[in-house]
Amino acid sequence: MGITKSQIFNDQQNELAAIFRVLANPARIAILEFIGDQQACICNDIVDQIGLAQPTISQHLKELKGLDLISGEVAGKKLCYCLNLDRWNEIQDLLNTFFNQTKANCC
Amino acid sequence: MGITKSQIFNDQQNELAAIFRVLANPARIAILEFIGDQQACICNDIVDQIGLAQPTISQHLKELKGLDLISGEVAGKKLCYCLNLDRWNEIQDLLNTFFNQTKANCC
DNA sequence: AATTAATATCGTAATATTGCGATATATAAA
DNA sequence: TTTATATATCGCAATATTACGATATTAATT
Repeated sequence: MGITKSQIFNDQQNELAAIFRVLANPARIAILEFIGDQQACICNDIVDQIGLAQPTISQHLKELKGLDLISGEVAGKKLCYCLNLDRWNEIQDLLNTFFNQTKANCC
Repeated sequence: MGITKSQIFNDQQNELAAIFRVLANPARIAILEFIGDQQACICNDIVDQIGLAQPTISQHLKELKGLDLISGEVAGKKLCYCLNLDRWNEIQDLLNTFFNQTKANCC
């Protein structure tokens, strides 16, 4: 992101920006949609599905895990990634609060 | 953003990512909140308020205008930026659709 | 224990973003 | 028409992001 001066912004502004940053990538959108579509999900399927190299997918999954948006359960040799629904709803609420509050007083 | 392979994703995924990208910066969040708070808004006030240099603010405003999230009206020597409410609601709907659809089938 | 399969980490090249000083542009005021 | 004020654009340095090959790690299978 270059040199963002996060010190001069408040926690809510930095947190929102951090959430948006993780979502600001079509591969991660695609991964989330793919995980959402499956009942359960296996990482190697994601690699086949998305069309990016395995290390790249792994890195994207790490970013999504960093936001606690998904969690991976070990299933033998494989990993079963799932959408973390509580966090998903929490973030949706955060974004809606931002959208609603910002437009509330507006001209 | 480095070399994002947008060709391999669909329009909806790229559009969502582009929207999130513009929002993924605390200065732009702060600008939107500030514009939302005012009844009307003048750019120079934004510079005073946010604490970044004038060219930097100008660039951020350009990004927000690029998404059609705000629009600026010439008011004499000054520019009066306002939230574009229709677009604001449209984007809020897009994001909610993404959140709702993604979690719909999920485990 | 060796092998195989799935995933993570490291290092690096290519590109994008952020922020700002210098400067251009545009408009009102003098 | 000169000056002052507000905003935009250019060019650059610092840093972040994306993608991937090579390699490490982990866990089941043989």
